[in-house]
Amino acid sequence: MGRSPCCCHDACVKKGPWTEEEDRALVEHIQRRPGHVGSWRGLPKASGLNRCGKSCRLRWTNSLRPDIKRGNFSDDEESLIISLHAALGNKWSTIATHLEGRTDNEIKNYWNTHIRKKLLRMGVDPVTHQQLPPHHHLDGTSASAALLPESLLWAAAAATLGGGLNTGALMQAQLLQQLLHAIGSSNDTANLIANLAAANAMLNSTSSTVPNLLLQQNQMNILSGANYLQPGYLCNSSSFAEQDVVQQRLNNNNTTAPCPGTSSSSAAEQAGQSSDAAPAADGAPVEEFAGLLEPLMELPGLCSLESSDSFWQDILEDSYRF
DNA sequence: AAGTCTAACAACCGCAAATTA
DNA sequence: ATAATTTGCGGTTGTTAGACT
Repeated sequence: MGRSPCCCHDACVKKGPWTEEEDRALVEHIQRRPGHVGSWRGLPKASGLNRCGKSCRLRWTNSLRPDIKRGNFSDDEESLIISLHAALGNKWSTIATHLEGRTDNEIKNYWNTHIRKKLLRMGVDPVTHQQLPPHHHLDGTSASAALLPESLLWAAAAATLGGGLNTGALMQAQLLQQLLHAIGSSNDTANLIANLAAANAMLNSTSSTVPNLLLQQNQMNILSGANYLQPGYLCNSSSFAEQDVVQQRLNNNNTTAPCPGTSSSSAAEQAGQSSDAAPAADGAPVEEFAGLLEPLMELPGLCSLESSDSFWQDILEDSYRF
C-alpha cells in the first residue's frame, strides 16, 4: 500500500561519493544494454554495485552520460536559462531539455550559486523576475535607476500619480518592452509604445488581459521550441553578464550614472519626484502628467486595454510574423 | 601554518506522477 | 478499478577546494 520501502534506507547500501570502480561498473553495465537501461531498481544487483537504484540513475544522468557537456555556462546559455525560468519557474528538468548537454541538477546548481545572486545584485527578484524595491538589494545599496527600462520608469511614475504603485502596470510595461524586443522595433517606436503603456497605466489602473496574453504566448513558444521573449532586463544590446559588471561598478561607486544608450535618468528623476511630491489624488495629477508624454497617435482603446484586446492581439500576432 | 569562510558541485531525500500487475 | 511498484523531479544537505584572515 502506498510507497514502497526504498533501498536507500537499507543500511548495507553504500552512500556518498562514487569511486572510479563503481563508475566503471555502472557505465559498462549500461553500455551492454544500449538504448534502454531496464529497471533502475534491479540495476545494482545486476551490475554488482552495492548502491541504491536511485543513486545509480542519478549518477548516470548527472555525471556519466556520454552526451553531458562540461565546462562553464556561456552568456547565451545563461540568458536562455533566465528566460526559461521567467516563463517556467523552477521546472529544472523542462529547462534542461532546452540546453543541450546540461542536466537539471547542473542548471539548478548554477542558478542557485550564480544567477540568483547576480539578479539580486541587479535588483531583480529571482522568483518573480520583477524589479525589487531598493532596500531588498543584495548589497544594501539602492538600484541604479539608469538600469530600469524607460517604459518601467514611465509606468512607475504614472502609476504613482494614479494612486500608489501598481505592479500590474509595471508588469504591463515590462511585457510591452519584451514585445518590442521580439519584433525588433526602433527606438522611436519603443519610446512611443512605452509612453502608451505609461498613459495606459496612468489612466487605467486596473489590470488588463495583455500580460496574460503575452505570458501564454511566451510559454507556448517555449514549449514548442520557437523563439521566446526575454525578461525586460535582458532586452538590451549589452549582455546580461556585462549588465552585471556595470551594476557592480555602479554599486561600488555608489552612483547612478546613466546606462549607455538610454535617456532614462531624466525619466527616473521625474518618477522619483512624482512619487515624492504627488499625493496621488485621482484626476488632476493624471492630466498633469499626461502633458509630459510625447504626442500620441490615435490608437483604438488606448486607455482601456480590457475593451481592446483585439488590438493587442493583432500587435501580438504581427510580432510573431517577423 | 592554522583556522575560518565561501563557492561550487555532488548526492541524498521525500514526494508525486506514471506505470504495471 | 485499484493497489503496488517504479521513475523522475525539486528541494535540501554534505563535501571539498580555494580564498581569506
